[in-house]
Amino acid sequence: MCAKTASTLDLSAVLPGLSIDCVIFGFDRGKLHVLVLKWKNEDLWALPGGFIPATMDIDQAATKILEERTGIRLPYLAQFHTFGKVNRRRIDSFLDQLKGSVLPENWMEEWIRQRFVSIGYLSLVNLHQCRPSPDLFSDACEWVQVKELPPMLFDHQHITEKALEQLRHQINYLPIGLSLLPEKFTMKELQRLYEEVLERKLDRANFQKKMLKLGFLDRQEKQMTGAAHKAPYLYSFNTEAYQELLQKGIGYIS
Amino acid sequence: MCAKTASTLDLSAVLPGLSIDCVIFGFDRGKLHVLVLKWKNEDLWALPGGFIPATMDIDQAATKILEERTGIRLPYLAQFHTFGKVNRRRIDSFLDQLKGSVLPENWMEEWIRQRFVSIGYLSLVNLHQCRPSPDLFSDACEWVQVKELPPMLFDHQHITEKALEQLRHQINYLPIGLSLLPEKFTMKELQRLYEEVLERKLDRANFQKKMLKLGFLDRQEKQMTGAAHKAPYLYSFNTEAYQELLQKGIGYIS
DNA sequence: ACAAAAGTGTTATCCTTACACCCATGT
DNA sequence: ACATGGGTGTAAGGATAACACTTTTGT
Repeated sequence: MCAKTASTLDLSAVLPGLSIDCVIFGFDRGKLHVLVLKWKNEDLWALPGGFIPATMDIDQAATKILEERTGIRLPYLAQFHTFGKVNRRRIDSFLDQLKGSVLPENWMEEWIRQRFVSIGYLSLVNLHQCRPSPDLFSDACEWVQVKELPPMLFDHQHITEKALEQLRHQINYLPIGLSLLPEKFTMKELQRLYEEVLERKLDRANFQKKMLKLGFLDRQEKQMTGAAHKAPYLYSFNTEAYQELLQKGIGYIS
Repeated sequence: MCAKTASTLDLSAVLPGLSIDCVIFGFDRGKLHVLVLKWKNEDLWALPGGFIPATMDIDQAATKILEERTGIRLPYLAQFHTFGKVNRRRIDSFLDQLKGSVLPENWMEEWIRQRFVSIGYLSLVNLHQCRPSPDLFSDACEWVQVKELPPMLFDHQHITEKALEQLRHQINYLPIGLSLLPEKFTMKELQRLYEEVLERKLDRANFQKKMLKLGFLDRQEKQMTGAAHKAPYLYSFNTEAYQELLQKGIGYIS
């Protein structure tokens, strides 16, 4: 709503030739998801992105852009890479695809044809705690599985892959999960998250011991699932311990 | 020479509001160094940086900029962060400092006052194998110790610190040294490099065992130093093993 | 002979890995 | 009772950390 009113672009008030694209990961039913927007009246999906107001730091701009385009407000987005190949937007095939579709009235073709360098931002959220809603240029805002990405605008597939690579790297030296999992979760769910990101199976017993030893999990009551087996414990993140590990890392050279 | 002739800037042929800054590290006598340029007629030092030709990928542009400004040609520069705070250049105090100094004739004040976002690139070189030479806008191009940085332009000190942070991070999961050390070197020198980057002392015996176990070092003949003690072995990098470790990393989550 | 620094060895401790075992639960 | 999956245990092997010992060299 209030976010939406700002959507009319004043092209003189944003930095020329620069954009921001956000890769937002969520986790549900054992699968990693990414948040994507569907271009109005087209079968074309895109990462939530936009332009940088001339008076805003790029980090602030990322937060604002994400909120305007999806309704999700995140306090912290992390920059992970800047994409600057000359032909990263494959602009001709893009304009072809758009034939017959409406662009915002002040997006003159000249302006949109120019070269753009895009700064990639990454964040993780609990996809059950946010209601993404599409903006004026989009008619859908959805979580799609990382393994089943639809055809995407420009190099957005490549950007998504780079973000995944970054995530896969980070999981080796930082704790993960606080912003992805619900408040309470089972060890199995946490393990599934790790397996999904690392793309390999982990040993159940050893995973449990490792995580508990890291000391950022608080054990809660058991969860009666109604399934024909022992009920698993629930866990929650110990926020102080978690934050501390975020600072100093999990494991490093000796 | 040929690099230098290109130094006359055609402002219409570069991307507006975007720049690249390079942090080049070298290692000598047990100290980490950074390559900096001295602004013509000013006591102001800056990282080698410049603008992005409209027809070049940003990675190529980084290579070109570094070569034009310092004479050093590096095949690979790695992007590490993009700097985009609104006031990162503190432009007023910058113009004050420049009073009485010559800017390239077509750098109208208007143009230089605009906001710039800068992409940081990082590389490591053997500082004995390159002869840095200043370009037309600079009257010196020197290696300075990381611990003794001179006052620097804009946020270049911050950029340098970020690069160092990146390097300090990388040393934990990637081999280091191939491009920093001479062809043959002692274990002590390699250890000094690690200590300098990590900013802490390491145990001599354990360091030796660890490095040898990683298997990217080839032992060469001994080096007679003329000093009053046992002569150390020389080592060289086994390029294949080294490259392989660069790919798959040294140590990760299990 | 001695100091200095290099190379190697020793030990306790910890972590990793691959399993095995028992336990709680619903059918 | 039994299958299913959860929690914990164990033993072998490897890595780490601290420090001791031996070797080579020039003075």
